[in-house]
Amino acid sequence: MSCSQEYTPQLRARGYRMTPQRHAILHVLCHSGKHLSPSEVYVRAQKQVAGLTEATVYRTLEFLAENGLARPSHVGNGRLVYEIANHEHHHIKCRNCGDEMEVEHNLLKSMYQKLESASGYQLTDSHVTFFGLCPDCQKGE
Amino acid sequence: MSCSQEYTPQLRARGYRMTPQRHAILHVLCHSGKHLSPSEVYVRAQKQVAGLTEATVYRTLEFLAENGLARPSHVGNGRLVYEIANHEHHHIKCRNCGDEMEVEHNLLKSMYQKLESASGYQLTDSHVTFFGLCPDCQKGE
DNA sequence: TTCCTTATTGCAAAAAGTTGCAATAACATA
DNA sequence: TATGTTATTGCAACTTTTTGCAATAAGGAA
Ligand SMILES: [Mn+2]
Ligand SMILES: [Mn+2]
Ligand SMILES: [Zn+2]
Ligand SMILES: [Zn+2]
Repeated sequence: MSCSQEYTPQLRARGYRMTPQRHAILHVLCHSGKHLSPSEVYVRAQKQVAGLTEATVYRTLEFLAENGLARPSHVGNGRLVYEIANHEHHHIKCRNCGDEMEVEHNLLKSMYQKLESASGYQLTDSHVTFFGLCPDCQKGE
Repeated sequence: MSCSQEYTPQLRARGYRMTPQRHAILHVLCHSGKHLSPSEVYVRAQKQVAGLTEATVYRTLEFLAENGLARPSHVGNGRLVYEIANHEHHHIKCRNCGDEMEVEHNLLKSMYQKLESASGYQLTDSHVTFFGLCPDCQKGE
């Protein structure tokens, strides 16, 4: 409740509105430390907002991502998951066992700068998932 | 035809089979320099293999990706696209106008090594899309 | 408080992607 | 070349995600 309240002025400032649906979805994201699929968000948010629709959840998650309040992530199965945007990080995931670890953005910072100067682009997103083999699964290879 | 023929032994060696469907889909990927969506692949491959199913296209693209013959890519709309795996590269895409450019893997190589030593993971995939603002769209900001 | 504008939602239909299963056909073996 | 094994396909049902549109309600202004 409080967690999502702080986002209201951010939305207002951009001409958007705070709604019970957005409150509930932000609340769910805030209080889950991990990536959630749209249907996971739906199930949890539904308990706070009767009549909530899955279509609204999909649209809201996309909306929050566009406005920098949530981060989308491709975790490898082709489906999007989301999390609250509170700290910059990336992920490394094992192709074999699915094990996953976080990587500080700091580690990629110099590469981001190199990319920017080489391309002229100004990079905005920083939530990438890299794939590989974890230490354990390398042994089995 | 010839392009896809060369993949036959690779598949055989792993206990898989070359089929008209896989031929056609590999042919389509080989002769299109760009990322294709499953349905784009379907439309083109269908002309060579009557009766080809969309389900088969989805399964085949995933199969080719798992075996390193094709590269899947998340281009930002949440949908997967594919291309033939012939050279290592990445992409930078503009969040505003959609403009996209290729980036040599070389530019990220040292970062990949840093990631590997920091995490203990052995990175396998190298086909990442970074997002930002292109030079033109930065001016409009 | 009341009114007005329009951003947002729910609904329902459509599109995209996945899956179980029986029939088919690739290809190794003899 | 004929045979047997089983990887692969098509089909159809199902799940997930997207979209158009009319009804609703957030919140600025009076
Ligand atoms: Mn994350
Ligand atoms: Mn590519
Ligand atoms: Zn592993
Ligand atoms: Zn641009």
